[in-house]
Amino acid sequence: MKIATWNVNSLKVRLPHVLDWLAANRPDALCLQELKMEDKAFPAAELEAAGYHAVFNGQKTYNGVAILSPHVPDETARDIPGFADEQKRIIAATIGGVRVISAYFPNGQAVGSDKFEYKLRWLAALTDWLREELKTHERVVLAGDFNIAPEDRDAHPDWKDEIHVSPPERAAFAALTELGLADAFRLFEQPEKSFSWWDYRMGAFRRNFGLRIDHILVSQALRTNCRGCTIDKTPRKLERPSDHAPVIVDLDL
DNA sequence: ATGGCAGTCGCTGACTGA
Repeated sequence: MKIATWNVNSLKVRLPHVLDWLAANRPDALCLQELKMEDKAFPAAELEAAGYHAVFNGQKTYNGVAILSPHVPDETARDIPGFADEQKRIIAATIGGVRVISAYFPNGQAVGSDKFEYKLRWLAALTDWLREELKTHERVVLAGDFNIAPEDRDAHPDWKDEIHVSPPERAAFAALTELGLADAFRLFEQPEKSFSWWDYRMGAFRRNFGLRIDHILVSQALRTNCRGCTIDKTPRKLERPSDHAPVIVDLDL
């Protein structure tokens, strides 16, 4: 079973890339972030024609998440229960017995800003919710754009901003792993300077000036099922790419 | 020291992203 995550930075613009990537990789679940569209604009018909069902949680201009699957998603849920939020950042569904969560974590803009405070509040609410979710679901996959580079090796050495690498953000990431969720990427030997996002500016992709901020976390019960986890840089090389690359975990299920 | 790129909204550049 292959589960992937990809921040597409506008599904409207990136739909051709997504369709090509689905055809080439045939994941059992693809979690998308930054749809930047309302639900009524979601390209459900095009995806159905490609053999993929979709559940989605969108809004105008910003945010928006989805899960695509060739299997029929079950038990679909949206947003973090009890956390009042206009921003559409969470969708969950059960696929093949796995609780899959597509998450678009807040950016945070700058340490100390209002958006940063929102990011930390959101992270605390997510962690509280997942603690409960893990009581009722043994197999959980949390996949998405975390907007956190968990360790120094996950950020290019020249990264000069504090956002994405600050101690409070890293502590929040650690709190998620302390629930028993493992960073699937780090269960395996990986190349040095493995990143999932590169700025559009400054030739950042060419220079591999990036961050590893897109992650797939797996619950304790799934850890031994992980056969591999990789970042696919192929679509980042296309014309008009997303600034993020897909991350894929291969599960023995 | 700043902006550099891209997408959205919508018509003038502002806002956001990371």
